[in-house]
Amino acid sequence: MVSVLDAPSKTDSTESAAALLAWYDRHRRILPWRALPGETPDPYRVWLSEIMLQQTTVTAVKPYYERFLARFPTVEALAQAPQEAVMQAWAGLGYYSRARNLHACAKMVVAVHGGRFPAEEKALLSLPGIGAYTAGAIAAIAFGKVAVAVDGNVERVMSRLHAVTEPLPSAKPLIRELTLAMVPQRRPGDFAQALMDLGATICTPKKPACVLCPLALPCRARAAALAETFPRKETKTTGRLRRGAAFVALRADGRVLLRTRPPKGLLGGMAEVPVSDWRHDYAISEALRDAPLAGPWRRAPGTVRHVFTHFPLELAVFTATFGIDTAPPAGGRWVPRHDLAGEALPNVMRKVLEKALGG
DNA sequence: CACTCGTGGTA
DNA sequence: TTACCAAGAGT
Repeated sequence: MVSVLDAPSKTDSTESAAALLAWYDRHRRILPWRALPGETPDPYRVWLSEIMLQQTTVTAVKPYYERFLARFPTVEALAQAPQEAVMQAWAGLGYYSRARNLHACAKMVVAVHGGRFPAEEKALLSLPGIGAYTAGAIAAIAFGKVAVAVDGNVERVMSRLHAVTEPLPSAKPLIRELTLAMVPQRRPGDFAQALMDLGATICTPKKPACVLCPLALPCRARAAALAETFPRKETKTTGRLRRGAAFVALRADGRVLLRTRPPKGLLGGMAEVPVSDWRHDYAISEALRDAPLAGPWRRAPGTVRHVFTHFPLELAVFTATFGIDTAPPAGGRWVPRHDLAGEALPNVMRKVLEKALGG
């Protein structure tokens, strides 16, 4: 193994974990989904927050979490809700397969587990939307199991603590082992959250506050003055620009033509205005052949730009007005402008509607 | 295992 | 502006 200069001793791990927990007791973040000291964590809330927090910032999650919990207070309430209501509550948060899997998971917890989340990592892993990280997080935080939850924060903290030179993602198994070796028997849930808080507030990607770090002494990256250079990563490629056309059909009675995207894939199950294919060689000059209805289409000035994880997108927006007796094309529906806020519209579609209708 | 899957914030 | 990043999972 190229990665570790030398192995940590059991004593080092124990002392580091104790130092981290002592720091956590003083500096832990207060978060809506986090139980206060002495409180019993609610597995439903822990699970919901962990799903929302996947690749999503705490700031972005907070308002969604509060609204979602108010609307679906229990796993039973969520399981009984219509899919459309769940997607609507998630709209704008991104990664919509999470919402579909969340709903499926709630139904499974009710149907298979009697409405109680299983406490074992293995059983949690078998539920939709719960992978290695989330299974470990729920087992440790909600049920006090000795388990690790290795997310981006933990990868950063552990790769620095041990100066892991092997790049991610190939270093994942090693980092998982290093973390597991450090988990204390006593407070595994607090330990998991402490690692994440440390990564989020002290051991940050840029300019880590090593002076304030409870693990500064044993940290090998800091000893070499190389903390900022960890974790090492394989260079990634950015996708090519794709172009396409979006068609905002407005009916004289103030309704807008919407449709629902296929259940899987990009923006799966979300609402949209009719759009063309999105390709790097899309010819906007011939966009009208992709229009959902024949009509007096006019192109709005400029374009709508949006960046997905793996490609940037540039949409030409076309608008046209139709008579009040115009029937929707197959798969389409006329939605009153006033009701657009209640639709499961991803942000790229809100941008399109903003340009076409001016808010 | 490489790719797919959103969005908003920051340097 | 570009690039990177944020409590990853499914395929």
